[in-house]
Amino acid sequence: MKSFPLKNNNIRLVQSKLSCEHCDIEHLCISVGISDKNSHKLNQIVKQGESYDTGQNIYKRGDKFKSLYVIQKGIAKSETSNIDGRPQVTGFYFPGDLIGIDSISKEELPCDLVAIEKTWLCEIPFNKLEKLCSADPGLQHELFMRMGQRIYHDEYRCLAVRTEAADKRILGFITELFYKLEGSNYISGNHLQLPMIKADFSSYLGLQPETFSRSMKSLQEKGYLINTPKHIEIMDFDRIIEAIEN
Amino acid sequence: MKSFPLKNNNIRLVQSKLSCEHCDIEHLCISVGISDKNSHKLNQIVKQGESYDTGQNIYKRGDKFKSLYVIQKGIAKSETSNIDGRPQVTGFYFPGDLIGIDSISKEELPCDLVAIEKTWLCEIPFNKLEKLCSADPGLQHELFMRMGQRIYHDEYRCLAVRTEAADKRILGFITELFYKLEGSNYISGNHLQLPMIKADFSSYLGLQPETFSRSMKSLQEKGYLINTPKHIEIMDFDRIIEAIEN
DNA sequence: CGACGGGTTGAGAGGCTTCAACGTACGTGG
DNA sequence: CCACGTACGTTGAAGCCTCTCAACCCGTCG
Repeated sequence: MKSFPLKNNNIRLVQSKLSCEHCDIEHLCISVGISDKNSHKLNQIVKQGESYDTGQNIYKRGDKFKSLYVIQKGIAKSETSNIDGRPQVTGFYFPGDLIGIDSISKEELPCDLVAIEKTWLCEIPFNKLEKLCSADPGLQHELFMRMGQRIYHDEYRCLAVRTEAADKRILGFITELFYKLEGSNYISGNHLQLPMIKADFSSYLGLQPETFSRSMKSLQEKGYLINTPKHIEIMDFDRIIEAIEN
Repeated sequence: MKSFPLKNNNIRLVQSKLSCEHCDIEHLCISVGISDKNSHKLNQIVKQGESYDTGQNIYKRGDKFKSLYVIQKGIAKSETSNIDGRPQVTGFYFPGDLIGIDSISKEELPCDLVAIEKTWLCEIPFNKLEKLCSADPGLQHELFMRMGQRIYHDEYRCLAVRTEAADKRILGFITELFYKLEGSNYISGNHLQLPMIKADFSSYLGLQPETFSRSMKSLQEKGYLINTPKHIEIMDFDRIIEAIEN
């Protein structure tokens, strides 16, 4: 947990139905790489500002893969099931995150995507995006970077999940959330408003809800944080970083 | 373990220092996507047939990221260490596999790459590859597909490692090896010659060598396979698939 | 109020890890 | 050719962490 590959800054509110040129998360979106002259072309192929309510499926496993998505506002989770058929959260997506790059080599989407609060997102048809990438080296570069970050992040997480104990996984993910949500209204000072329910939080870390609950209690007793139903307050970041690394 | 995203076929021996147009693993390489007229351009930017002995480092963590690699012949592993500093195998690479895509968003390489037998590989400078991708939609598409496959594969593996018991992880990975090495001289019938030592095999699956050893013994007693120091013989594929899924 | 979903707590079981010792294969050097 | 060292793998015993199952709590909402 030494680095946080997907660090985001200054996530702000957005109005829906904005063009790419005027979108508030512009600096987080894949459009950061694009040349000015191609920016309007991206705008043409993107379907902006579709909104989904809490709990609503954005897509379901088995649906045909056609598009990538970028979250403008809101938060989503991806969910699949393990071999036994029990549901497992495989990822969380925040404003600016690129969704669907795990699926671009597949005919059918391998997981469900669910809005965990009111969420707006842009849909980018992948075949059109590929064509635009061919015409715009900056956009192509941005996409390669995003995919590279994701691969690194996934492998890093895989390593953590298979080698670190529950406490370290939890502290590591909380720290990652603080980085990712820095500047958003989920964070104020050392105070994090949890966007997901704790069952999803624990599932993502490969833990049972009971184990998660007990670990949080233990972390609170050790003075690392204060755990309330919908918030986490960090008592001492330095001690947490130290605990993760030792 | 229902699907094996990186299934390879017909891995054959290659002579080193072959041009891309005549390389024996051509059908496994990223060059499958490229147009005929650009094939020689790829050949120009690729440094072919560098060879490494067993145990030799191809690169080390901390080295500057510059290139992707494709294995022509041989097998390599990537290795890093977890937070405690204990070494962990993060991946195995076989002929045709694209190495380094986890690092393209990073200045420094995050892991070591080690040849686990005499290995030949091609080096592809990434900045030149990006330029060629801009000029060749087929090559760009192939790279997107490869990266997408990798993301899917990593997430799938992450899910398996965090939710499946040792036996299932082992059976799943053995099955994956049979698919990946199909047609190579590592496989004859139900007989797999293990390319990696068992310590690396178990590390990759997030298991201790002792746990791995005991699981293999148990799997042998149950009649799934026969475990010898350097080989694994499968007794009944159908029963194994069934065991993985139940 | 009662139902429901989410979260917590307790007890017990089980799987994996840890540590230590032992086996075995292989290569090197005498 | 054998002795020895080293690396890899196996076995045993003990402990711990996480899971499982069950019960209970609590806030929300119809």
